[in-house]
Amino acid sequence: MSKKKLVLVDGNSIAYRAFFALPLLNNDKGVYTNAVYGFTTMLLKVLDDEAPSHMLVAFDAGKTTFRHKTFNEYKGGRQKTPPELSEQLPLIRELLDAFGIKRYELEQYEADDIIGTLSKQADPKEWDVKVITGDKDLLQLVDEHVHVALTKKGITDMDTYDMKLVEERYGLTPDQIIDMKGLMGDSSDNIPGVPGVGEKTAIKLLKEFGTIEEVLDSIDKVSGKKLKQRLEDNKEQAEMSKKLATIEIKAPVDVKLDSCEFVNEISDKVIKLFKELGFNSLLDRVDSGESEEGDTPTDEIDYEILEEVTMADFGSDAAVVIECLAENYHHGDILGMGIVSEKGKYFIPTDVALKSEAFIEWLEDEKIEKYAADAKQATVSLAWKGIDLKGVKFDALIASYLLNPSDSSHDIASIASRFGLKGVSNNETIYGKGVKQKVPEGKFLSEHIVRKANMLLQVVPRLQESLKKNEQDQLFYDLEMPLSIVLGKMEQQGVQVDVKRLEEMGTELNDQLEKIEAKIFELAGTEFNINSPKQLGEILFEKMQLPVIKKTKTGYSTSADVLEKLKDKHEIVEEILYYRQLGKLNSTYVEGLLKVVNRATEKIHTRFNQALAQTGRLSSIDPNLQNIPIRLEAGRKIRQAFIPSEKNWVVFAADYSQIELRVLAHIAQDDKLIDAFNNEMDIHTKTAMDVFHVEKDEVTSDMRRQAKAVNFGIVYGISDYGLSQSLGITRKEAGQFIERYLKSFPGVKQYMDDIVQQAKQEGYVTTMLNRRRYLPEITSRNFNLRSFAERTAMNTPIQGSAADIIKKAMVEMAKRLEKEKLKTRMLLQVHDELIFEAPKDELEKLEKIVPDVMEHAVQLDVPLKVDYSYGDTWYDAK
DNA sequence: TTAATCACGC
DNA sequence: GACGTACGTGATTAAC
Repeated sequence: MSKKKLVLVDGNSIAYRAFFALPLLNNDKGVYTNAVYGFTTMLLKVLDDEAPSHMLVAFDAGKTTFRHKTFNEYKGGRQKTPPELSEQLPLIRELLDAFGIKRYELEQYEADDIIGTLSKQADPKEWDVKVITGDKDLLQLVDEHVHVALTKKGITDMDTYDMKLVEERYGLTPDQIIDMKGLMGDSSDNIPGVPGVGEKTAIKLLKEFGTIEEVLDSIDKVSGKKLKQRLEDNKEQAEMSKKLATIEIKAPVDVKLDSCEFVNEISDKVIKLFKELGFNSLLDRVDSGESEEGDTPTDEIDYEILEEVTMADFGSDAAVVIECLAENYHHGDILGMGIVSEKGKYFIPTDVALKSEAFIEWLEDEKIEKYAADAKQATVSLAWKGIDLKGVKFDALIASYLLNPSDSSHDIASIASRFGLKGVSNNETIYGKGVKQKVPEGKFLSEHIVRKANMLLQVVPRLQESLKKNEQDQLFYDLEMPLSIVLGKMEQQGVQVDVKRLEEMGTELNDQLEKIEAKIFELAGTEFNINSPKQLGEILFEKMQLPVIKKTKTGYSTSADVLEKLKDKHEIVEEILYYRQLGKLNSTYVEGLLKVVNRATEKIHTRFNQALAQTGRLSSIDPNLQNIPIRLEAGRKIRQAFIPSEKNWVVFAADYSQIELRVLAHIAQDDKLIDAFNNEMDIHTKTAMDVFHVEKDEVTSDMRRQAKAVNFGIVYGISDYGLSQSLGITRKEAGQFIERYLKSFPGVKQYMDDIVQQAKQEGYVTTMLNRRRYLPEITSRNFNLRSFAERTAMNTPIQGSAADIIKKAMVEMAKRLEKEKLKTRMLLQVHDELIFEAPKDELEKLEKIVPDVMEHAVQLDVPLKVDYSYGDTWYDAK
C-alpha cells in the first residue's frame, strides 16, 4: 500500500508572506486581494507538486496563547496585523472551504503547535508529512517522515528541508533548532535569548555541547570571556527562551488525520470565488492547466456523422448522449445522439437513428452496457419515440449528486471541470439562454454532443472510483440507478386529470375571488392590488392604521402569520386571508395544472428531480405534484381532479406513519422512543407525557399540540426560533421546551451531541444507506452558519434515511408489481407516501403487498407502519 | 432578468 | 448577544 501524503500549511505564516511579498492589489470592488492571491498561487503549486491525499491548514487562534503564561511579553511589541491583511483572512478561509481543504485553529495555541501535534501523530509507516511555512522555527519538526518546505523569496519559491538539508545548512539536528533559537532569541516573537549571541555563536556552541542545558552546565568550558559572562547572566532567560521556542506536539487537537482527506477537484465554488476576486489568470490556470492531452473545447475532435446505421457496431461500455434542447424532456425533440466508445466517436441525427432498426435494437439491448449523462432524461425522451432504452448501468448525474449533493450542477461539463477536464463547453455557451436560446448550426451541434459523450466516457471511471472510495457503490447501483428507471416510468405514465372538473373549480374560484375583491375594496375604501404586498401593506398599516407586527427588508410584512394576529382588529384581514387562499388555489393549482395538462391524453407528466434535494429526497417540477393541497378542505378538493386513467380503476395511496421519528428512534437507539413505537403508542401523546411529566389521560389537547410541534422541529431540524414561531411562544420558552424534550429522551440527546461531533470530525454526515451531506460550515465562527450546520447535521441523517427507505420501497415495489404481473401502476411519490392507480380487482392483493413491501424495505429496531386507502379520485383516497 | 414576498406540501 | 432561521416549487410584483 502506498503511503498517504499529508500536507500541513501554516496559514498565518503563508498569509503574512503573501501579503508582504506582493503589491497591495485590489479587485474591481476595491477589496484587497494580494494575500489571498499569493496564498492561492502557493496552494495551487503545492497541490501540483505534492499531490496530497490529505491536507490541513492551521491558523493561530486568539491573541493569547499558553506561552503568555511563561512569558507575558511573548510576541510583545509586534506590529499589529495591518487591517489590509486581516480583512483578507476570511477570504482565505472561504477559499480553503471552496477547495474542500480542512482548516483548523485552537484556542490558546498557535498554528505551529497544531502542525507539530499532527505531524508527530502521523504514523511514519502510513504517512509522509510535508509542512508548508515561512517560519524557520518549524524546522524543529523535521524527521525521517516529516519534511518542512520553507518559503525562500516570494511565496511559491520554497526549499524542502529533510534531516540532511537541516544538517547541511545549520550543522544541527532539527531538535537543536529549538536550542539555537533559545540562545539567539527571536526579535519578531520578542523571545529574548542571550544578548550578544546570534546565529553563528549559537550554532558554534550547540555543535560543541549539544543543547542549551549542556551549554549552561559546562559554561566553564566555553571559550571567550565575554560570552561566558553573558551566558552566566542570562541562564534563566535562555532556558525560558528555549521553552517559548519549543513547538507543542501534544496540543489537544481534536482532528483525526483521516478526516483531512482531500480530493483535488476544482469545484464550481472555486471558480466562482476566483471570478469574484478577479483572479482571471488563475481561472485560466485551473481551467486549462490540468486537462488531459488534446482535451480542451478548442482542440479538434475526430468523429463521424452517420447518415445511415445498418450495423450498430458501437460495442459495449458506450457513452450515450440523447440531446434534448427543451428542458422538459416530455415534449421537445431530440436534437441528435452522440455515441462514444472504444469503437469510435459518432453523431447520429435523430431521423437517422429513428429509422435504423439495427440502432434501435442496439439501444434496447439490455446486455449492451451503456453510460448516460442523465439516464432518466435519455430513457424518457427515447420512450416518447417508442424506443425502450436498456442497459444503462451508469448515470453520471446521479453519481455526481451522490458524491456531493451540494455541488450546484451535475451536468457533464461541470463534472468534468471538477476533475480538471475541459473538453466540453457548457450547454449555455452552445445554446445560449433565455430568449436568445437556439440550436447552433450544423457541426457546432453535432460536435458539442459528441464532446459530451466523449467526456462522459472519461469521467465515468473517475466517478466510479470516487463512489467506491465513499462506499457508495450499493447506494448507487442497487438503489439510485434502479430508482431512476422506476421514476422514468412513473413520469411517462403520467397522472390522469379531470380537466372539466378543474375548469369548473376555476370558474367557481374566479366568481368568489371577484366577490371577495369587491368586499375588500369596499372595506378599504379604495381599489388596489391585493396581490401586491407593497400596496397591501400601505393600505393596512398606513391608511387603516393597523398595528405593525413584523417588517421585512422592503416594508411591512403581510404574511399569513402576521394577518392571523390582526384578525380581530379589522374585518378586512380575514377577507384578505381568504382571498389569498383562493387566489393561490386558482393561480397555482387550477390554472397552473391546466397549463401543463397534455391536451390529447388529459394527463400530467411531472418530472422528479433525483439529484437536487440536499437530504436525498426527490423533488417534483413541471408541475410540482408533491405540494397539492390537503390541509384545508377548499384546497383538498383540487385532489378530486386527479383520477385513474382507466375505467373501473381506483387511486390507491399508502403512506408511512411517522417514518422520521421511527428512524430517529432507530438511529439514536433511544429506549423510550423505541418502546413507544414497539407498543404502538401515539407518539405525540407519548412525547407530551414525557415532556410534561404527566400520565396519559392527563395529556390535554394543547399539550399534545405542543409536543407535536416539538417532534416536527426535531424531524425538520428547526431552531428554537422556528419552534417559537410555530407555537407562538418566546424563543426562550421554545429553547427550554427543546431542552426538556432532550432531557426526556436521553438517547436522542446523546445522538444529537454525537452527530454534531462526528460532523465536525469528518466534515459530513451520512444516512442509513450511506448518502452523504457535507457540512463545511459546522466549524464556522459565524454563529448562524454554525448553528444551521449543526441542526442540519442532526436532521439530515433522519430525513435522509427516511428518503432512503421510501426509495428502496419504490424499487422493491416496482419489482413486486412486475413479478406478480399486476396491472397496478405506481404514479407518484410524496416524500412519505406512494400513489398508485389500480384496477379494482387487484385491490385485495395490493392491500397486502403495498404495506408489506413498504414496511419491510429495511429492518429497523422499531416497526415501520404504513396506512393506506383508495378511492375514485386522489381526494377520496384518504 | 432578478430579487423579494408569499404560500403550498412534507 | 450576534443574525435569520427545515426542504423544495411556483406565482406574483416590482425594480432593473
